[in-house]
Amino acid sequence: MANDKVTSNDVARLAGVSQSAVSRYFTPGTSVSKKTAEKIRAAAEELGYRPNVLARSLITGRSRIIGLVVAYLENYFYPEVVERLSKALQDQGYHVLVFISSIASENVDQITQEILDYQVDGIVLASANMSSELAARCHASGVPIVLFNRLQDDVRLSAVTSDNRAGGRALADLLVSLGHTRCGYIAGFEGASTQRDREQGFCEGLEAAGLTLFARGVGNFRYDEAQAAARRMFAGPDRPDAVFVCNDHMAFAVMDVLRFELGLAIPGDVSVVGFDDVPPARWPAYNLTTIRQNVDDMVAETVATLMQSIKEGEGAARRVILDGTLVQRGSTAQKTPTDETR
Amino acid sequence: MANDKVTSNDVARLAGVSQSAVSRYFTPGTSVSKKTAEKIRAAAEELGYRPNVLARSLITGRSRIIGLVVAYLENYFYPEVVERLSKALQDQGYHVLVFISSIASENVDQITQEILDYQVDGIVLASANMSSELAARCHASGVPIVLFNRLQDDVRLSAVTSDNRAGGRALADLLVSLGHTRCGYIAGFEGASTQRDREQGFCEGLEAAGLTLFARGVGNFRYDEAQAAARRMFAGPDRPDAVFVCNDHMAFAVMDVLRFELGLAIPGDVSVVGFDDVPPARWPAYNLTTIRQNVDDMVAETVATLMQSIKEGEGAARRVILDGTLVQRGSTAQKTPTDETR
DNA sequence: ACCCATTTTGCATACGTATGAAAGGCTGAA
DNA sequence: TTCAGCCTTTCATACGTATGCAAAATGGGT
Repeated sequence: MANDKVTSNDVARLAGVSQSAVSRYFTPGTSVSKKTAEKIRAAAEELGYRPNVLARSLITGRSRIIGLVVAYLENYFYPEVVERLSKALQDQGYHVLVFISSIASENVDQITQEILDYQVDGIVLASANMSSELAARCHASGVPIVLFNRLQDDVRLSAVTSDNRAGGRALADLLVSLGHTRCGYIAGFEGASTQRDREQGFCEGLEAAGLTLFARGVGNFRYDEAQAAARRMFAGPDRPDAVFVCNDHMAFAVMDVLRFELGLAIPGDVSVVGFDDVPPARWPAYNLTTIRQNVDDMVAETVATLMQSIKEGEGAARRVILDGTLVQRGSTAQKTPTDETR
Repeated sequence: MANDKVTSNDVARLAGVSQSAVSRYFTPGTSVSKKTAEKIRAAAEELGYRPNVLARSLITGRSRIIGLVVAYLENYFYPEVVERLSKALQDQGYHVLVFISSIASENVDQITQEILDYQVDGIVLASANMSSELAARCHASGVPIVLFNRLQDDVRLSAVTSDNRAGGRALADLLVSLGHTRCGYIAGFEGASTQRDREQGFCEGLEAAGLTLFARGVGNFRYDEAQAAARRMFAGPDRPDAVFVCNDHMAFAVMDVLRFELGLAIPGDVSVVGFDDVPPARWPAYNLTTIRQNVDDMVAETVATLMQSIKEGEGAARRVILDGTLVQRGSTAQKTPTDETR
C-alpha cells in the first residue's frame, strides 16, 4: 500500500526531537514547548506527516470508527439517516463504517462479528435486529450499541426511535375524524418493532372509535410487495375508504396502484396515509399525509447516546422515544358527499 | 473500550502453542499441522477470539477499508450505489468507510486527508472532484482512487462512468424524432463532468438536426432549484415543447411544477426526459423516459479496478465508460395534432 | 537405523504510536 | 544565589499481530 510512508520517527529525526515529542504534539492535552512545537510543525508539514489512526487505536483502544448496519437504502428515509449520521459523527471526529445487511436481519450477527474485528467504538443498527448472544458479546467488549428506529427488549441495547404507536394512533384518529369507517392497513416487515408499534397504535385508535381494522395486507417495506398488497386489498367489491400504509415508501406504491391501475381518486375515493415524511411525500405528485419522523433529533440523540457511552463506559442503556409530527396533506380529506362534488 | 479483550497470546497460552502459530492459523497460505490447528480452533472458540484487523494493518500495510466520498444521498441514484458498492466490497472482504462531502466539492481535499489517516486501501469518489495536489498525495501513498460517475483529466485517477455524452445525444435524437423543435435543458452542477457531457451530447444531437438549444436553466442537482429553474423556463409565452433535465431527481421536480403549478400535460404539452433511471422514474406517477445507468456493471467495474490496483500497485489509471440504455416511457410522445386529441 | 527433503514451530523483531516514569530544564520566591 | 515546584523531554515499553529465520519435527526412501 504505502510506498512512501512518513512516520513520527521521520518527523522526530528531521525536527531534532524525540518521537515522543512528535506524538505529544499531535495529542490534545499534552505539553510541548513553543519552540519544540514549531520545529515539529515545520518538519511534519515538509514531510506531509499525519498520525496513523489505526496505529493509535492499538494504544488508545479507540478507533474512532462507528459501525453502521443498514438493511436497505431503497427507502428514502435511510439515505437521509446515513447522510446525517455520517455528518454528525464526522463533526465529532468519528467516521462511519457501513455494513449492509439483509431485510430479514438473518445475517446481522455475522456482520456484527465483522464489525467488531475493526475495533469500532460503537455500533448503530438501523432497521435491523441483533441476537441477544451478540448483544452480550458487544457488552462484554464494551462496545455501545444504539438501535435506530427499532426497539428490542434487551436491556443492554440503547435505542432512539419515534413514538410509532402514538403516530399510528394519531393517524387513526385523523381518519376517523375525517369520517372514514372502513380503514385498511398495509404492514411492513413483521419482525420490525416499527411495524408492530405503528399497527398497534392504529388499531387502538380505531377501537377507541368503535371500529376494527377493515382489511390488512403485508408489504414487507418493499415497493413491489406493497403494490401487490394494494391490488389484493382492492380486488373485491368491499373496499376500504382509507389505508394506513406502514411507511411512505410503500404508500407511494399503494397510491400508484390505486390511481393508475384501479382508476381511483385519492382522497376522493380513498384516503392514504403513510409514516416517515420522506422527500417524495412532500412532492406534489404524492402530497402524502404522514407522520414526520424528526431525523435531525433522532440523529442528535443517537450521537449523544454513543458519545456518552464511549466516554463513560458501562452506563445503563438509554431509550429515547421522540414524538413524530402529524403532517396533513392532500392524500386525505373529509369523507362527505360534498367531498365527491369537488 | 474493550473490557475483556482476547488476544492471540491468550489463545496461544490456552492451546499450548506459540502466538506465532495462532497467527499462522488465521493467515491464509501459511502452514499449520492438523493437530495444532485443532488445538487453536478450540481455544479460539472458547475464548471468542477474532483477529484485530487494525493491528494487522500495521504489519500487512492493508486495512481492508475503502474510503467512499459522497456528496449527497438525496438523489436516489447514490443510495443505490452506496448499497451495491458496500455489498460488492463486503464480498471481497473489504468495508466502506463513508465520508460526506458538500455538493460543490470544496471540502473534498480535507476529507481525503482524513481518509488517508485511516490507511485506506483505496478511495472511491462518487459525485466529487479531487484536487491534483491530493491526487498526487494519494498516488505517492500508493492509494488507488476511482472516480464514480465522474471524469477528471488527471492521469492518476481511474474512473468508471456511463457514456453521458452518448446518452445526451440519444435523448436529443429521440426528442427530435418525436417532432420536438423547441428543446430546453436544465443543467446540474456546472462543475460536474456528468452535467457537461450530458449537455454536450444533447446539443450535438440538436445541432445534427439543425436545431439549437431553445432554453437553458440550472438546477444544481437539487429538487428545489430544479423547480425554480422550471418555473423560470416556463414563465413566458415562448415555452419549450420538450425538456431534458440533467438527472431524474431534478426531472421529478420539473414534472411536478409543470403539472401541478402550470397545469401542463406531460407529454401532451411538453415531453420531459431525465438521466439515471432511478426507482421513481419507473413509478407510474412519473413514468419517466430516461437513460438507464447500469449501476451493477459500474459497481463491478469499480470494484475490479480497485482490486487490481490494490493487488498490483502502480499500474496505469483505468477509465471505463459504459453504455447507458435509452428507456422510453410515458413522459415522451410524438408531437402531432393527433397527440392533442387524446 | 540412517539420510534427506519438506513441513512445522518458536524466537526475535518490527509495524507506528502513546504513555508512565525518571531526568533535566525553567521560573519565581525567599 | 539557592531552592522548590512545575513544566518539558527522553527513554523504555507496550499495544496485537505478522513474518524472516533458524531449529526441530516429520515422513518417505534406502
